[in-house]
Amino acid sequence: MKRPTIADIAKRAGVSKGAVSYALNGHAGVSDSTRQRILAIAEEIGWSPNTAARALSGSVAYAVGLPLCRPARTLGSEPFFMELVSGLESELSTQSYALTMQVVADVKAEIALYRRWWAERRVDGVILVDLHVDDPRVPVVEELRLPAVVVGDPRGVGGLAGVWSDDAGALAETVEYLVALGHHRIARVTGLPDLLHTRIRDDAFTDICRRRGLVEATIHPADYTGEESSRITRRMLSSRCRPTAVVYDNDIMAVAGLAVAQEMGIRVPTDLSIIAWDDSSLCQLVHPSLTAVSRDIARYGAHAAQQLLAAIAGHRIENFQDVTPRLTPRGSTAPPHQKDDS
Amino acid sequence: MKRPTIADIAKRAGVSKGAVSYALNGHAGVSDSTRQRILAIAEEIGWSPNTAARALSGSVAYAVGLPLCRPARTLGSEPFFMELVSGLESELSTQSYALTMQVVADVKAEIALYRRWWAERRVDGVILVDLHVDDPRVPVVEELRLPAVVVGDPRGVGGLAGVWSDDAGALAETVEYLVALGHHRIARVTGLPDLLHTRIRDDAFTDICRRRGLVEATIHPADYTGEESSRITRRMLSSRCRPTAVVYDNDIMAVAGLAVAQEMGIRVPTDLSIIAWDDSSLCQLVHPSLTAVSRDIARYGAHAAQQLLAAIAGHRIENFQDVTPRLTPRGSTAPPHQKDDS
DNA sequence: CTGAAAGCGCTTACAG
DNA sequence: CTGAAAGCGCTTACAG
Repeated sequence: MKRPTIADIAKRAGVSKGAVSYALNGHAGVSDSTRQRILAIAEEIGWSPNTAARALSGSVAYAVGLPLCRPARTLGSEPFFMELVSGLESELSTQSYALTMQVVADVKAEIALYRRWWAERRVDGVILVDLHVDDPRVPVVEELRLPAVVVGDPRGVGGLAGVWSDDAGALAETVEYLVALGHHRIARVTGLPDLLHTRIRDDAFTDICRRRGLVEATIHPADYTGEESSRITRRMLSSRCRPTAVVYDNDIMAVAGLAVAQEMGIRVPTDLSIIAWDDSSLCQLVHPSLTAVSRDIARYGAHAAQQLLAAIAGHRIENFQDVTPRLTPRGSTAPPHQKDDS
Repeated sequence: MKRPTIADIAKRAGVSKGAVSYALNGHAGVSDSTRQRILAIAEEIGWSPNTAARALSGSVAYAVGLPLCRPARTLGSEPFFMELVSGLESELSTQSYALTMQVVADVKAEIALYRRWWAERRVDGVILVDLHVDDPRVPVVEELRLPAVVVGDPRGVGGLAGVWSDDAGALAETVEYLVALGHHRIARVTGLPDLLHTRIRDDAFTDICRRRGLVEATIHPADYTGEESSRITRRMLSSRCRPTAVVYDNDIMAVAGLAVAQEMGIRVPTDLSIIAWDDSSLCQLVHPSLTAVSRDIARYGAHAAQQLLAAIAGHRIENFQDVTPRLTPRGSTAPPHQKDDS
């Protein structure tokens, strides 16, 4: 039951272990015929590299780390992470890199995790998500000189490289669309306010609303959960001068908002238009189906992995802009029923 | 920038590397005072073990593997995996075990992955999910003598240990509840028919329906997606003698079914009762909120991790039955509006 | 182009 | 209770 090692191959082939290593790794130093013979033997006896030995001598872990800084329930209901993971994985597996995930309680624990991973040589690089404004993780990762890619906007990534998309542009397009439909009273229900991308979308929203003269536009900070969205939507729709369109920062909140509207007898889209950010299959399951800002998260993941592998290989990497999220109109948006009197 | 090793500690403490190793691992072989001194020095110079070195000499990888055998979109929309991952992680991290995930295309690829992981000594054990009837993965993992825990029913786990819950009992309870409400025409829309737990729930459904004399009960094979559920539900609700209650095998399908009913002008719960299996936050977001069969998936994960760590430590492990999923009645179930004429 | 050897940082029998 | 040494399976200068 003992696994074959390069020593076994060397013995069989009648060469040194070094030669086997060179042959197996495609390095110069062995003749073509020897290389072929070695490869054939390795294949035949079912050899595969012992990762630990490789890691110990080559100081490469062949693994990449992704900390998960959210509670179990949120992780489960947010399609984001799993789609990101699939995308990361699709690239990493082509190079036999493993993806190591670990749940952490907060940013402090996440920082400790980076230090530990680095100290243990557990990972060759890391993926950072959910960047905060002035995120303390960035300087730590830089200081450790740990190869890293941020899935997020270049603003705030410091010296690290970000894989990002133009959220601001997508949000502007969304508001323009609502304006074109005739909406003036537009509300935005946000994700966690501390997150950098929330800030960026807030700014974009404020900016476009000012440019279009939408003086009644409002921003409502929330936290991605359906509960909070329900609460906020209920209050919003109960107000004297309720919005005719709401843009939610994820699909869960949009679905919750839709449910509140239905519960209050407010017709969607006749009385209220709803738009979701992130277009999981959920958006097409509810009735009416939700107009959504779509993006290919798995693809972000794939790009992030490519960048990270390049960084690990010693290349300098730059920010990478992925395609801009695009608006996918469905049944939840329409011109407002009553003319705005603003 | 070089990381401290046990050799550094040994030099500082004036002892051998062996002594340091014993002290650090809590083994006998060093005096208490020496141990304290060594621990203090390790702490002071910020030592942490090099995982690769540990793995190479101790032949322990300090990692556990979880293959993901579903496409990206499904992974994203199914809360199951992420909740399972959080649960696994919560236990693994207490023992500094990492969780390694890899996406695979099919069962064949998954089997190859087990062989590779084992050959590379990448993981010390694995978690199997989504067991099929006569699952070919089981004999392979057994043959490799790879410590493993199946998240699933003991039937079909062969010599492996399963962490499971009484799905059959939960399903029977669900049907009994519907019968008590006065339903006779009950339909079940299933997950993938090849999965073992689908089969088990099917059998339980058939059994309880026969015992209760529900001759018009029907089973409709589906695949967990909203699309398929919509199609099936639409056909079902268009039939002459449509069911008055439908039990779906996950929450996504239940939400899709609800949307179809609404689109067809069929009132829920007045004209149709709907029950979801698995109770993610989704069930409380839609209107009406969905009656659901709830279970704590993160907890399954935690238990599975505990079992697996025990197996890795060399203990014999047995099947572990977790709490039975429980019915959580909400707004989507009620007595049928019209008396059944059956 | 090839071989012999040192070394990566640990663990663990084996002597004292 | 403690120390010196071998070994885990690779990679990589360094000589030939």
